[in-house]
Amino acid sequence: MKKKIVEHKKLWELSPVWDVLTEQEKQWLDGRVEVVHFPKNALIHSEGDRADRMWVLITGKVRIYKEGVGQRAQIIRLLKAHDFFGFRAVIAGDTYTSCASAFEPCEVYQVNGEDFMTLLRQNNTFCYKVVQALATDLAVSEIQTINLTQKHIRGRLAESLITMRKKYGYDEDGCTLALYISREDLANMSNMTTSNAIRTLSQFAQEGLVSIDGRKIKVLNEDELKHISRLG
Amino acid sequence: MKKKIVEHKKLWELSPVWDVLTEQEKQWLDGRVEVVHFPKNALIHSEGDRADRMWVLITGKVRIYKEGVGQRAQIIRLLKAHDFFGFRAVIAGDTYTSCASAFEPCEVYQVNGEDFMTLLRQNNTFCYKVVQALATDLAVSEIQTINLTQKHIRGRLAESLITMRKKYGYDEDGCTLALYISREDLANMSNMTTSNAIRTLSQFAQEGLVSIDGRKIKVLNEDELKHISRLG
DNA sequence: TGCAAAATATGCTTAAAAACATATATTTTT
DNA sequence: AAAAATATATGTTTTTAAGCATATTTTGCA
Repeated sequence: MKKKIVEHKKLWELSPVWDVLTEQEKQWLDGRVEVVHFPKNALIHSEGDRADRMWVLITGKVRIYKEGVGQRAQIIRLLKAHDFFGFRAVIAGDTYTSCASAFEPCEVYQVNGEDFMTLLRQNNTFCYKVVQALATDLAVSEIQTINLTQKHIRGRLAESLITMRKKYGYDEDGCTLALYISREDLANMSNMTTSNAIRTLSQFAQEGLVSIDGRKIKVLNEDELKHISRLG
Repeated sequence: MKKKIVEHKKLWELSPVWDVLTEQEKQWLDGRVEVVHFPKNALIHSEGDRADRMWVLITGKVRIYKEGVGQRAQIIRLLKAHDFFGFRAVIAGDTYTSCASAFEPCEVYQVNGEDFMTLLRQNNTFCYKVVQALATDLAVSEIQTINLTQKHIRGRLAESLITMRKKYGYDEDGCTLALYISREDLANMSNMTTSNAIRTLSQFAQEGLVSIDGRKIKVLNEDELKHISRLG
């Protein structure tokens, strides 16, 4: 089978963060980045791997998760096209502290960690943009902590559905969540067992808040979901 | 009563992050920072306040916490002398997304938000140091999420005791935690009710893991606490 | 010093979520 | 297409932690 060659947008066309690089830096980087394909559910990086590269998502959807107590996974972030990831560990000179895997087939730019650090050190505007990205990620993480610890099951699940909608939006019909996600992944987002994700989603369906057809979830009453999420 | 004038170390003597500033920047900043005193339990900044300044802790201990569902507070970070805080929100151009208050009387350098941003934009090494600080904070926050969501009560409390020890160390006797903390604060660190913090700490005392004398907590068996923390 | 208020201690009850047990449906493999 | 594997659904039991009640102790303050 012949491999289809697809022309991708340049890295700096994907996001304003990369667009602040100088022409010279862009050309330099262009010769060094690699386009990599990951099939559905492929592992992109794993907790504990030496952090020697970072990625920019061209197309596809990615989950960032941590393996917790007794292998129980917690999804800590969702990524979509143009998001970049893996840089936190590169900056900290750490191993990755989380895993990244593909929700659906992905194309990514893979950037060498040293190259990223070189840009960070030499281009102040770029560094400044990265600081902002981290500042945002940190705020999200702290909110997440409260959501997962203080809300009850229904609140946590409602929160996850809204998070998915905000991140990926709806299909053309205007109400089917654009991420087809297993109940297990939904549980791993919402800090609950798979049983409880299944049960609680069924309840939401019975109450007319959503309708479910396998992994297709239609949101019928987002206001009420928001309400449930707020109350805990 | 005559106010005692205390000479403080210069801001850039406190931490390598600030020491990367140029001589010129140091002099400029020195003329603009303000030393502020906060008495015990004073609120330094509040969730929702416009983020127009950041702080560097000269002496004292600070708790960073978020008000969650139904006013229940969650302590998300502990700070000690030389730590800096409040800059995340300044960078994001946000309001503060958490509260900061003094565990004990504190002296801080108060830095104007615009001044901080000026330094961030003009000094790449400084920006780079701040990126690293954020990268560390983010990793800690994500670990915290797992600790608080997946561990059981005993594991969470043991974790908090170890966190306190790592951050503030022991008194001269080599085993009394150097932070005198109320059971309520301990509960707010560990995502549990005050009742359960009291009860579980008592259990630890009965099991000989710690000894308690009011708010003085002696750690008698740190290895076992670590073990309990790991198991969940 | 003594009183009031706050914090700590402890027992009991209730509610929430996990764990377990099956059954059924869906998807993947053969 | 059939079989196997996986995912979803739903009921039941058990565990965990919250909620509540009430002493008791400690602390702050007049």
